[in-house]
Amino acid sequence: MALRVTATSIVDAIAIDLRVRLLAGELTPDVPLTETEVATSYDVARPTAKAAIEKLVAEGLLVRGLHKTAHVVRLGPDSVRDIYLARVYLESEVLRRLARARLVPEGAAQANRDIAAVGERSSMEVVEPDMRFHTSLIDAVGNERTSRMYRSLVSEVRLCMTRVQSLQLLTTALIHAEHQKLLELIEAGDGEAAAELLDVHLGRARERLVEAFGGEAGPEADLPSDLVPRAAFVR
Amino acid sequence: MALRVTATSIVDAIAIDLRVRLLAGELTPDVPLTETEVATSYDVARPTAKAAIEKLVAEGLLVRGLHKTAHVVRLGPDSVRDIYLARVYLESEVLRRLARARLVPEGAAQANRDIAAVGERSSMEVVEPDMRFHTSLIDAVGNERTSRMYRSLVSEVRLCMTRVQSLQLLTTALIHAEHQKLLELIEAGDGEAAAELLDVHLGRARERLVEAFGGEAGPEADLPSDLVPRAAFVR
DNA sequence: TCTGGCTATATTGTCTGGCAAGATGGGGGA
DNA sequence: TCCCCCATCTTGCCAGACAATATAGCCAGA
Repeated sequence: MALRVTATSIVDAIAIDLRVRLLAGELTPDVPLTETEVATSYDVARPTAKAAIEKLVAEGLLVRGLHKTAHVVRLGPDSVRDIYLARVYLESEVLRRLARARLVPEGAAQANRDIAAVGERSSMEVVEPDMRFHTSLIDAVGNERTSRMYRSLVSEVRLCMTRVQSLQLLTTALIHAEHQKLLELIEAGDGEAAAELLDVHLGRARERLVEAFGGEAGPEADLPSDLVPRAAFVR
Repeated sequence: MALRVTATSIVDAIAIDLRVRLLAGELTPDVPLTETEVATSYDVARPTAKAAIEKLVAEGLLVRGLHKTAHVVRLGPDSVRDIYLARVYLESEVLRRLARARLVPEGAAQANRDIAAVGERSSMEVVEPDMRFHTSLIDAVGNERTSRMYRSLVSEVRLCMTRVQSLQLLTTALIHAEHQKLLELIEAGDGEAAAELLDVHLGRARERLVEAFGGEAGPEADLPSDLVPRAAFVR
């Protein structure tokens, strides 16, 4: 196995830093992010700043049109639903596969222990181990592209979170308990039940978040009618 | 609903053209794709060509390291498996949801009729309606991000196909019959059976393709052991 | 008051030219 | 034979510039 190191260009470095600041909530959709502004603040030439911005545009974290100034993507209630449903689509099938192999990822178990350790004191500190729990499950199937796709969704979720800093979404205890139940169902080989529980688990978080974004609350997850017939016969 | 039009910059236009030529098999991993070469052939400045190349790198169709010349991504047997498994993960869950809603997308039915119309005369002509069948299923759930992710996978599949032009992968009749069965299972609301059939359907195509890429044939799809335990406990 | 068009400014798209740094391959010296 | 150095190619990044476009503000006219 060859040792792997990575060299990062200036463009990459700026893109990374912008991404961090973006996910930390330091950059908001309201403030325009001009090329010259980025260029001067990092003391680089404009084309360099431009390239960094376009990297983030390609990732979907920034948006911009032709001749328009880039800004952080503005996520609405519909986007939040879209993101969370995409998560469920990916993750529930992964749960079925893990259950079929009765494969409980150690990383996920550890992440859930970390969630318990956080306790109820901070609702935002639980985000990191929570995300780690879910990505551990995804990574456990060892599919590179699936992991990549999920990670991109996680980025968007974290972007949503920056907008609801203070909001108490769910109690830590509930999160921990449901995660534990998920792991147990995997170990028992009951993928169907695991998928259903995930639907409830993420569905509740989704609707809570949608509400926080000013959207009208959809069906609570107990009846899983996420398919809108309207979208059925379109190409 | 605002009317939507799109303006394309020169960079985008070049990226689009390169993508078409790439998926048509005109560009191969063997020939290096230098910036100046692209610049001169399209009669644009080097930065413009560079930007177009980096767009395709971001899409995963081209690869390049720092200070290295870009070239078409070289897909090996492992990549083929990775791509097809990712497809299955996404699509089988979509099938379950469609079955739950007993929602048979008209686009998919039409695509399968087109497959039947092609007949056995050309094994490559069936690729387009085949892809259309699967993307119609995905699009039917109306999830923007899921559709985007699947489309990216389809691009890679088509990239694989350029390397096995002459190979007879599967008979058109078999493809058509299994697609038909999938639609029937959706209509019957049997998502579990639909997911299993998809596993077999794509699994067979996958192993046939892996073989064509010089990989050793994995387990034929009748026993779905796609999870390698080795990848289980990694983070 | 409102509408329409004009203008000024800000910003981006693209080009030219250039230099430095890294990668690559070949030839000369040990 | 092996290793090191160098020429060459290619990319990373820069400076400066001009054109095209979006945006806002202003002014004149209805």
